[in-house]
Amino acid sequence: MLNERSLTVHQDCDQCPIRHRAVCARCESDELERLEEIKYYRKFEAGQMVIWSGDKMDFVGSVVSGIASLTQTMEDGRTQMVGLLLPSDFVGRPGRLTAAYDVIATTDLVMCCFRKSPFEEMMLRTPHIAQRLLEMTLDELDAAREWMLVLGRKTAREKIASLLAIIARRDASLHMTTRAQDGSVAFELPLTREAMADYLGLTLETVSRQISALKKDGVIVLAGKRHVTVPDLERLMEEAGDDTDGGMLV
Amino acid sequence: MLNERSLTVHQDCDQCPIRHRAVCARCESDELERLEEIKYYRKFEAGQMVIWSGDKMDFVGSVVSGIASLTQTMEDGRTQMVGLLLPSDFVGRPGRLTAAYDVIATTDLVMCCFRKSPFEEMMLRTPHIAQRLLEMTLDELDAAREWMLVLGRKTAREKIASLLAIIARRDASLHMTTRAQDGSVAFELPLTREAMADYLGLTLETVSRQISALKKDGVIVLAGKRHVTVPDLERLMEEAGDDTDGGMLV
DNA sequence: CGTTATTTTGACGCTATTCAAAACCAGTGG
DNA sequence: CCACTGGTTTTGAATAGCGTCAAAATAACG
Repeated sequence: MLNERSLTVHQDCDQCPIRHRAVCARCESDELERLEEIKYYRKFEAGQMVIWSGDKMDFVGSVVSGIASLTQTMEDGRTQMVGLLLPSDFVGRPGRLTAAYDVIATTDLVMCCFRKSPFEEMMLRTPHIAQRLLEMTLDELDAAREWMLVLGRKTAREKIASLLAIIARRDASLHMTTRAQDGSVAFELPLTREAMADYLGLTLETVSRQISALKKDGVIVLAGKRHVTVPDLERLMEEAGDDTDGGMLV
Repeated sequence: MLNERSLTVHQDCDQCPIRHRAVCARCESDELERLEEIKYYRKFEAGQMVIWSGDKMDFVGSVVSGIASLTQTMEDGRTQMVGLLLPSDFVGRPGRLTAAYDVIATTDLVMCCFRKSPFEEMMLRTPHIAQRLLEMTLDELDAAREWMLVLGRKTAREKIASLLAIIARRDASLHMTTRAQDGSVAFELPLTREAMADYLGLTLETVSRQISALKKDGVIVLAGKRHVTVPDLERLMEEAGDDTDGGMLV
């Protein structure tokens, strides 16, 4: 089901926005050249399915721009988001035939794809790729485990605060975003209430209620439904139940 | 705080019970020899702390026998287990200075340790180690994500059933365990009710109640508090809310 | 046999879910 | 410009499920 918009022209790795963070981050120029031979871009519109759980995976790749989600679904329809894929994040698992999760484009999405078997071959010959992938996978594992604490032990209010804090932090690190001199942070919510609920293990009604509560209590300020301003990030982190006095992850 | 029992004699890798599954699984004999130079064994008693979150990590290693748990704790004492470390599982994260989680010996535990910086050095020169570690980390990531569904979306009863199913499956794969001809499976629970609660994001009272309920409904049979018999594994999987018709993870 | 840890059971309360309806919003076409 | 549509979000009321507190029962241990 490729429409015209799902294919894009070849683009140079040098000017790639995720050049220094993606799986190719450690590659030398000659290694990049070989990667360029097997890479191609694909575009997806918001809501589109990128990969179906159980399907054969014929490519792996990196998120270039936009957001995708990894979700798991039970027979009766309950769904849990198990990962949020941001620019530079890697999709797919070398060494496995079929996809374990649904991958859905949450926003409009551009991916840099590699056909799977050439990529796997190249990984064997190119330690720089395997090393970087290991590093990224370890980071993802940490993120997944951090999220297990959120899912297992936090209240609905803390869950919402945790999600907002994560988005705020990431947004701040990515593009030196709207961070006013008074220390307030502002960002656009990339997720619907339902997507937030699926990420947090809540219902969308509870998400809505808790956002309203945080707003009433002045922890956040809303402009429209999606634009969030956090006057005091420390306050938000406290609400999230996180160690406010500096994380120890060095 | 090393007591005498925490150190053990050097032992040959050839006869190691986790030789084919641990981080060293792909090593050639010459690579093993170099590993043997930097390895040493440590024993821990049930309940002992192996690593404290935030502490400097000066070693990494593999679980040889016994069970350890990775847990995260909030300031107010709420705790969530984020990983169950079984024989052959890897502990520690190359490339990071301090530990992100508490590691606790759930049962008596033997670990095969490597001093961290020699191991990191060796990883750079030995693709076989890095490759295997990547593979193991990807598996752990999958396990963590599977667990996110359990924590986020399953009921207390389903959570208990899921845990029992996991232990049963693993026990069956490890040592061709007590699997009677009628298809029933039996195993020893390696966790206290409290540890189960910490893993499942429940209270120990709820764990106890749900185990009683599963017992009353004939899904499991208890001999003592810890010895579990599962007459019908399919039935247990249904109770866990899992796809009973064969998982698609190939 | 007493002491302590672990587990079970009960009664009650609270949080989050469920079901339902209304408000809001963006887009489309008359 | 307005009415109509479908999707998203908010709000309300009632309920269920799990947590909390308390106490008893059981097992482990010296």
